[in-house]
Amino acid sequence: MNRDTGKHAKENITSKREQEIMEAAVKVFSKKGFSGATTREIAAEAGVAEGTIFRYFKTKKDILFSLAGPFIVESLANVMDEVKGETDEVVLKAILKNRLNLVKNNIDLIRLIFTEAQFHHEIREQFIENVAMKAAGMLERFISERIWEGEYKEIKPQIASRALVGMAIIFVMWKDFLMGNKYIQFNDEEVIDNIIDIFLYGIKKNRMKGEL
Amino acid sequence: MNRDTGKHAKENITSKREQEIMEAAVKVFSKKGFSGATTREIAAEAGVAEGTIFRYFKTKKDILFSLAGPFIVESLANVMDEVKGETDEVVLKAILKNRLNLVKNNIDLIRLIFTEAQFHHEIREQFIENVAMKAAGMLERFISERIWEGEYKEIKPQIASRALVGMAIIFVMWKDFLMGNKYIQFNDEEVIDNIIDIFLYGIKKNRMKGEL
DNA sequence: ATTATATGAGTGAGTACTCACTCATATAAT
DNA sequence: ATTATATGAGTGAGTACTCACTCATATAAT
Repeated sequence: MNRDTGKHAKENITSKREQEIMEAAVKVFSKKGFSGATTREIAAEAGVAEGTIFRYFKTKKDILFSLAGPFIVESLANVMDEVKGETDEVVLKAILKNRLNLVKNNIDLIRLIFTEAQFHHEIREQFIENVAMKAAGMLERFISERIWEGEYKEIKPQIASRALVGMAIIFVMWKDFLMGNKYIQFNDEEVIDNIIDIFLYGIKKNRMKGEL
Repeated sequence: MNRDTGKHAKENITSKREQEIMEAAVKVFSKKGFSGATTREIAAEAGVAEGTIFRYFKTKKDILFSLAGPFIVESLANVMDEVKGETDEVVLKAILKNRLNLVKNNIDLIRLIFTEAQFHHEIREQFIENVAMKAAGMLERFISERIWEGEYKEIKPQIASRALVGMAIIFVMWKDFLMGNKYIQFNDEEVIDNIIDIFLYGIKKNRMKGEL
């Protein structure tokens, strides 16, 4: 993800202080939710006085929006280049692995945005346009091509891509949900391999695997 | 789901008033989140005085817990009976359809519980034990059997079942997320059919479908 | 049948406390 | 010396929760 925080597209430079406050805010909002968090806590976490927060952000809500606003999906271009010419299996695995890492590295912020998207339509709309639609589009195009080439079944690419994303997401959610819990965890590599296997050899017309 | 609300296993009868307050609470909590909701709003929504709430619930938190506590997954036994002897395809579709309806009918409460599970470990633990584990176990057993019989690939049943659930969940989340949005919706029937198709003919060793 | 007494669900004004935001003052940077 | 930045005590609107009181209904007394 590419974090970059000029409040309203203007002054795009974020000072060190501003960054510190934003990082503290992610922590506190994640832990208590936006409404449950207090500006006093955020200030303490950031190591500044409460008043300082309001020098950088007009309102508490503005802090939240500054976090959610510039949440842009990092390009997959590099990854895609690296696996150019490889089998679908390799390509899809590379994509999933890359996205999963992205999610892992930003899990708090992502969870926060998802949660608060329920209550703030600005965040919801931002997220749908900047993240969901773009990310979905990428996979959709990949799948559309293979359908066109007659390699995949005639399924709606939107449904297929979402199914794949769904399989991946649930493992993140599950893991995150169980944090510090006694229940079983899985090895990421194994999970990705299995997901791709289920996905591909269900959608591929010419099977070359799992034929017994 | 089976809602049944005696606070602590004792007096299991909930008066009409209590029910009214609880229903109002689901609405207000759903819309504003637990912290963002006020007891005044809940009272207004329920059509009672603020004081009345505290005659039935000791604290605001107790209202939330009374909602999340008795959230028990309705048995699938009936559905399973109806499709006894049918193909996997039919059985799995019946299960998914049934669960999907359950979710649809309780979407507000479910979203609420998911959200607040982040902030209240009591809810999180309750949910994991009463819902997640039981629901997952059911599918896992189904899949384990087929693996044992040599009908499915040697995949960890926990991974397989979660993958299936993931595919289903994302469509609910997506739909819920986009509520009143311009983007495309899908037909439930079609989605379920596609999900099962992807799942089954990816996991089944003896293919009989999609062979071109 | 009529009247007196008791009950307890329901009320809403009041209380103690919280929290986002302000502003006069101090400190640091130029 | 002037300007920019930071501070944190202070403010007032709001909030969870309390409690003295009401009043419709049930029960007992006549």
